[in-house]
Amino acid sequence: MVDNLTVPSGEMVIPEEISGLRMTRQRREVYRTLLQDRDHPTANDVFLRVKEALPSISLATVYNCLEALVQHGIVRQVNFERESSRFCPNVAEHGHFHDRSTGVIHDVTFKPGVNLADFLDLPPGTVVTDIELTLRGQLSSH
Amino acid sequence: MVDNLTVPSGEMVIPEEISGLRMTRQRREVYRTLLQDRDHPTANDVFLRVKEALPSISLATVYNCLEALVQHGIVRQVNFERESSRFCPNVAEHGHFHDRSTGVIHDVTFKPGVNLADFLDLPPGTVVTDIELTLRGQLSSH
DNA sequence: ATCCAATTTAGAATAGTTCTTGATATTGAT
DNA sequence: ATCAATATCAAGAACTATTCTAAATTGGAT
Repeated sequence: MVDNLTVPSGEMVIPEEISGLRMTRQRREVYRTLLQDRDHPTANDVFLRVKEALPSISLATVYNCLEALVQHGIVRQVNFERESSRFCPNVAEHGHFHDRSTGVIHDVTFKPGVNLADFLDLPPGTVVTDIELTLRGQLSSH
Repeated sequence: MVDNLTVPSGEMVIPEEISGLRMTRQRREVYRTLLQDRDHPTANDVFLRVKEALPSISLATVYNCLEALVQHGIVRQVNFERESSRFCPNVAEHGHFHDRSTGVIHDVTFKPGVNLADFLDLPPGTVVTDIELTLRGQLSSH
C-alpha cells in the first residue's frame, strides 16, 4: 500500500489542496493531528495538540478548520449523545462502538455486501444518503 | 387544591406510577404530550404544548420530568447531530429516518431475528447494550 | 394538622459552539 | 513586483441548550 502522506523521515506530507480545499498551515496541522492519533478527539483536544506545532492558533480557528474539513468530506464529525463533537479522519462508511468501561471509541465497519433493507423495515421510497450508527457497551476481555 | 386524578373525558388515563416513577401532575402531562403527538418534539416543544394544560409549568420542570421519564425507561431521548434532544415515547428498540426534505422523523424498526453480528464487523468480545441508528435522506414519493 | 422528603419553580450558571470584527495572509490581475 | 480583492485567522463576545441552585410548594406518612 502506498502511503503518500508519509515521507521517509516519518513526517506526514499533506498536499496543497484536498478535495478543493486549500490546505493552509492551520488546516494542515489540524488534519495532520487527526491522522496522527485516531482516538476521536474533540475540538478542544485538537486545539491542545495543534498548539504544540502552532502555539498561536486559536480555538476558533480549530473550529473553522474542522468545519472546512468536514464540509469538504475530508473529515467526519461524530456526535455521541450530547457530548462534544468528535472528529475522525476515516471518511469511509463506518459506525462506532463506545466502550463504556474504558471510554474508548472503536470504529465498526459494515460487512461487505450488506444492504440496509436486509435488516431494517424502511418506509417505502426511502433514499438513504447518510448512516449514523453508534453502539454502546463493554468490551469483555475474554 | 386541584384534583389531579380527574381525567377529562376523551383524554388518556396515565397510572399513578410507571416503572417505579410516581406520576406527578407535571410528569403525567409531559408524558401525555409525548404520547399524543409522536413527532419527536424537543424539550421546548414539549414545554409549549404542556403549558396549555399547565400554564405555570417551567421549562426546568419539563427538563426534570423528561429526565425522570428517560431514566426510568419510560421515554427515549434521541439526539440528531448537535441539535436539541428530542423525546419519544416508543421505548422499543428502533432507529430513525430523518427526511431532509420535510424534516419529518420516522421510526425505523429492525427486521425480526436479525443480529448485529450479521451485518457488522465487531471487535471480538463486544457486548452491546445500546444501539443508536440514524438514517438521513429523502422520502421520494414514487 | 404536622412533619419530612420529593418536587417544582425561576433564574443564574455552564459548556460547547458560533458569530463578529479587525488584522493578516494569499491570490489574481495589471 | 504591485495592488486590489478575497480568503483566512485571532480574540473575545454572543448564543443556545441544558444543568444547577436555592427557595417555595406539594404530597404522603404519622
